[in-house]
Amino acid sequence: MEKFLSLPVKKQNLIIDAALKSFGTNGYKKTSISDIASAAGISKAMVFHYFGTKKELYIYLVNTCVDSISTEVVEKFDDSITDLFDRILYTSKLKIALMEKHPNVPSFIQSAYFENADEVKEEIRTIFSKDDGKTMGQEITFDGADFSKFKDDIDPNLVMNMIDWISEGYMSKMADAEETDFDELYSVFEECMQLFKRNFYK
Amino acid sequence: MEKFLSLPVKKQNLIIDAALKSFGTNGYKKTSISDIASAAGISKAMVFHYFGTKKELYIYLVNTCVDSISTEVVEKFDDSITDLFDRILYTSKLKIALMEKHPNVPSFIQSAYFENADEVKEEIRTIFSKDDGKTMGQEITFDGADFSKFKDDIDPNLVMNMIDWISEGYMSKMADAEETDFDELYSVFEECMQLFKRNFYK
DNA sequence: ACATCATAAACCGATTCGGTCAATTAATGT
DNA sequence: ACATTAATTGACCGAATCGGTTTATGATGT
Repeated sequence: MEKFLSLPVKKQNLIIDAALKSFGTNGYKKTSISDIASAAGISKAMVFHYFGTKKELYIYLVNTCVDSISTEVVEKFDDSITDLFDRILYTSKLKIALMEKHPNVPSFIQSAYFENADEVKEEIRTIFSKDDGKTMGQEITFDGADFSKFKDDIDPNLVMNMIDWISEGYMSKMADAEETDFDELYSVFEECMQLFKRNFYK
Repeated sequence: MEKFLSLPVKKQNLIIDAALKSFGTNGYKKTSISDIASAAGISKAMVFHYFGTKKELYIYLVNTCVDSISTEVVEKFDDSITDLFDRILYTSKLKIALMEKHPNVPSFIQSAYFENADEVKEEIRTIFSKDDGKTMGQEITFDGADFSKFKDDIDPNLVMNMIDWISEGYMSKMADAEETDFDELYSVFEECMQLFKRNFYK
């Protein structure tokens, strides 16, 4: 592991991104170290040199992802923002900042959360259990948000459901977008939230 | 192939669903016939007995999926429905009817559309090229829909984007829902469309 | 009783798996 | 210039799995 951490950060990220992508799309069992190595442009032997075993690499990825989400989304979250749509925009912005560093983190933790391979599933559960599931979903966004501004005939639960779907769809488009689309996609998302504000609030 | 088609339909569907699921989530190369066989509760030898080769099975699946989407969604589509949200609800209902027969069709055709394995990609392209891409996406829904009812300050393009995201998110929740959730999920979706009607129309 | 068929276990050669190692190359110190 | 060390990889290992075939078994109809 120290071997890997003493690498130039650029190269570290190259390898991590390749691994996150492979594991995230194909799961633990269906991902081979060769896949990761060739995607990262290095030899298979180097991956083992850096991480020891496949399992160690995987667990390392889960830990660093949970950590980075925790420090870059959960901790940076601003509780003082009470407006629901502003909250969504804010967390969305935080997530995008994360994705600019490592685009494949979201799909990877999602996949890891449901991973069932015997060799890793227990350790994964313990890692996630320490975290109250804060790294997943959008509980943070809704908890303590202000729902009182809605028109009286609008069901807040319905709105939450809708937002859940919309941000899932939005994020999945984000995931396989080129870097250029990134900003444009976000600005459309922003307009969307403002549309809701204008039409759903009293 | 005749071997397979002379099976009781129940068993046919069991095998097809197992194959759609495996290929859809893991792609062509990463899916093994053993995966499919054990998921369907039969022996590996039987799959080869029915379909000959892995490739033949895959191509068969693509063809039947394109066919069934074409006959059960595209052809049944009702052009006389002009209201945008009614259109969305209607196509959504058609898709759900399809998913009740074969829950994994959407994820499979999506995966097949982007499949890159050398052994099958050319044949896939020719299959899809005959179809004008009507089996994919929601072009049908938007083409010829009536956007004139929206309030003047609402951008139709923005709404289309939003709907694109929302139905993607909604469908992905649908994909891994149990049968009981099915109806409830749809009724929430229905409420959602009505919410839009009430608040976005003049 | 025999011929037919569906079925799966055992098997085939080939490939790929996770993982190691020797050997080559690049970097470093002197 | 050379010796030493570290970085990197191609070749390799046994085991597992791949796509696909063959064989053995048992049920069925005649």
